[in-house]
Amino acid sequence: MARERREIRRIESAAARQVTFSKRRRGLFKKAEELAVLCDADVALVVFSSTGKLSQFASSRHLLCWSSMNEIIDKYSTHSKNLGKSDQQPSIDLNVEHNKYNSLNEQLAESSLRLRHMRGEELEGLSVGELQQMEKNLETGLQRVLCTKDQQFMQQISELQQKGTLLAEENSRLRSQMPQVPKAGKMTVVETENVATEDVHSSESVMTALHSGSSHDNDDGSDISLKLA
Amino acid sequence: MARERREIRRIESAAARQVTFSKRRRGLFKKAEELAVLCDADVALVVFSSTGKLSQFASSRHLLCWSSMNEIIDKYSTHSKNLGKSDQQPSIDLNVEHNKYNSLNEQLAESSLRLRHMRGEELEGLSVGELQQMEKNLETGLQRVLCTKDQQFMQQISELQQKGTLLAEENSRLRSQMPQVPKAGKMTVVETENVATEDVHSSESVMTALHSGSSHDNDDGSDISLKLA
DNA sequence: AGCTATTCATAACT
DNA sequence: TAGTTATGAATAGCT
Repeated sequence: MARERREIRRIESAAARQVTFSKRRRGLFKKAEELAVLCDADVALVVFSSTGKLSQFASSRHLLCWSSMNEIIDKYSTHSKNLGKSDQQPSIDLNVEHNKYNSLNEQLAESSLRLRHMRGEELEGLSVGELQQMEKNLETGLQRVLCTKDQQFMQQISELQQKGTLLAEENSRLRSQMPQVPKAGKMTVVETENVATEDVHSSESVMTALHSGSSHDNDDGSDISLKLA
Repeated sequence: MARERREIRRIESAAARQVTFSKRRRGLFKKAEELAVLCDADVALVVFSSTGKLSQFASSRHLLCWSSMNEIIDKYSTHSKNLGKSDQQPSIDLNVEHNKYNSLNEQLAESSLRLRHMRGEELEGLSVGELQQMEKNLETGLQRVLCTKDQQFMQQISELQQKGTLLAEENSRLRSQMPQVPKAGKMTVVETENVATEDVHSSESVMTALHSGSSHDNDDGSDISLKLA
């Protein structure tokens, strides 16, 4: 709806999310009120921001929002109850809980079925259209997973490069303080510096180079490591 | 917001009100969902039309709307209570139910989180190892879905070919009983027979050929069709 | 229900 | 945080 279309996905930046939240919440409330007025409808709207802050709207015949809100919620509760059972009332609250419980069971069953479908199980009953949708979802998911994995790899490599640079500097300093170090020591320093400055083509090369170029892996207080299991 | 601006006042015509209600309600729900997704907010929306019909929306980490709705309303009630009244005393039975409910809720939360992960969402906190596992699962799932889809395609094609053969035979029989049929009829038979015997390269060609080769689509009792939507 | 001419909401900018 | 604007969406009045 603006300079560019925005995909409807969680906004990662907290700041941008907050800005969008304010703007869209205002728009949503406006639309809710317009619907209520134009169509003479009862509308109740409750919004909790991601930071837990509450906003609410209720179409009000009354003067106070919360009064209408409670009224509409009561109406909603009554409506929900009437759908499930006959008008006994041993404990209305218990019935509500029971409905919730059964519904949760159904949701859990559905959710795990979907998961199994995503894992390629129990596909027999699905239509071609459903299969095509699944294919699309799986491809999207796979792409996103690959993308995230690459980012993490690159971040870890970057951290390792930084660590390598620090170690190389420390190594250099130590060597300058110990004039009796034999000539073989120079090779390791050169290798380490290469890793820290040249472009990286595979994580294995970084790990190998770092490992051979440093004897301080465990005593420098750093907790950076590659866990690939 | 269209051909002409409409003043925000109650629409007098019941018919027009109903139409506008349907259109705007859809828009409002869409906006509500977008706000929930984009800004990671909890949104609950209850609408009663002027005829008393209920519609509802609740942003759902879960799969069914009304559970989230109750959850958000509970949250709202709690929020309200903290401002005004002291806590009511729930019965012990309610507490027992509540525990079950919470347990199921946790399972459901976990299940739907996994589902979102499979869809490539909320991957930020995952380790490289977890991402690699997901990648493997997604690739496996995708392969299985593709395999199942191909099987279904082939089955449908096979059924269509069988049907085509039967229709060609019937066509042949009918033609032999009607010596006055002009020569143009021969083409359709030839086309149909080709479909039934040669390798198939696209489903469209099958459908087109069958359709042009048969005038019995609706009176042979078969319910085979390609649904690709 | 579907179709446009319009108005409205808002994403990316300051 | 608030204001501006180019652009995508929603929708009022029709059919």
